[in-house]
Amino acid sequence: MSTAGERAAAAELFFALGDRTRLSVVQKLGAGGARSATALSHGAKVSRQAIVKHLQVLEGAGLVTHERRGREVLYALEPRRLDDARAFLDGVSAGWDRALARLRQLVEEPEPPRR
Amino acid sequence: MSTAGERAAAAELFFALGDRTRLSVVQKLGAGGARSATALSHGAKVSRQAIVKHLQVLEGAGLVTHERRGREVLYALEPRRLDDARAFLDGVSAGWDRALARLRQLVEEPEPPRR
DNA sequence: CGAATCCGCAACGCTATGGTTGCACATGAC
DNA sequence: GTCATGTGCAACCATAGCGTTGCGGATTCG
Repeated sequence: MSTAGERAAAAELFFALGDRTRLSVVQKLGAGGARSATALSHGAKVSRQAIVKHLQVLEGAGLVTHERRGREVLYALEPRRLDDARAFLDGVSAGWDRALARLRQLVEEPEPPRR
Repeated sequence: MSTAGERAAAAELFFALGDRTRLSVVQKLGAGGARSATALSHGAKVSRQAIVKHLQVLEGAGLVTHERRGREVLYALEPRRLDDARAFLDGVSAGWDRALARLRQLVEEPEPPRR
């Protein structure tokens, strides 16, 4: 089977990415390196606590790790999980391409081998 | 700016993918070509109506299109949107790589140009 | 025609999600 | 020591998400 809890993991991944605020956080972390929750909340339209919750969701999905640094906590992107997401999409696309190829075969072969 | 409503679109995309049932539908459509809602609901653990709602979400995100075919409605995958999702992930990864490169630069250059 | 499918709409319930606020606890700066 | 900053915990609220059921309207098949 190509999919059991594997799909659940992917769903969690995409779910974590499926929110404007969280996507914004991911982009900031991707572009600027590790930062604290309060730092991330400065540009944002929501409170620090909201950002913290989002960071926890992202960490739950494995997209982010945290590290205590003195009195502040730095969050950093985990780019390998992004690769996982891409791999999943690649899988679906590949399946689609194969399906198309099969269709084309059927069309371009007017006389399938009889008996 | 690299991101305004562009991020919102990406969020909608990922949101649509961020659900087990919907991911399952996407995989089925990807692997087997176009199918009707009822056909899709046969293997699933939820009702046909649930599947229909999910298909509407997927269509709202541009991941799926529908076409009336006699008395049934066929849903098909729109793989270009998958590419969009991948492009977004690529962008974040690229930013991260640049950030790492900058860090390395700073480390490997013990004496930054004084004055 | 009648029967069997398949779709579309609407009402409803439950839970999770995203967000807020308030306050107590560490830790670093002065 | 004192003050400022940053974090952590908890309660709470509103709404959107996911799922169900029930029923009426098309459309194909016999």
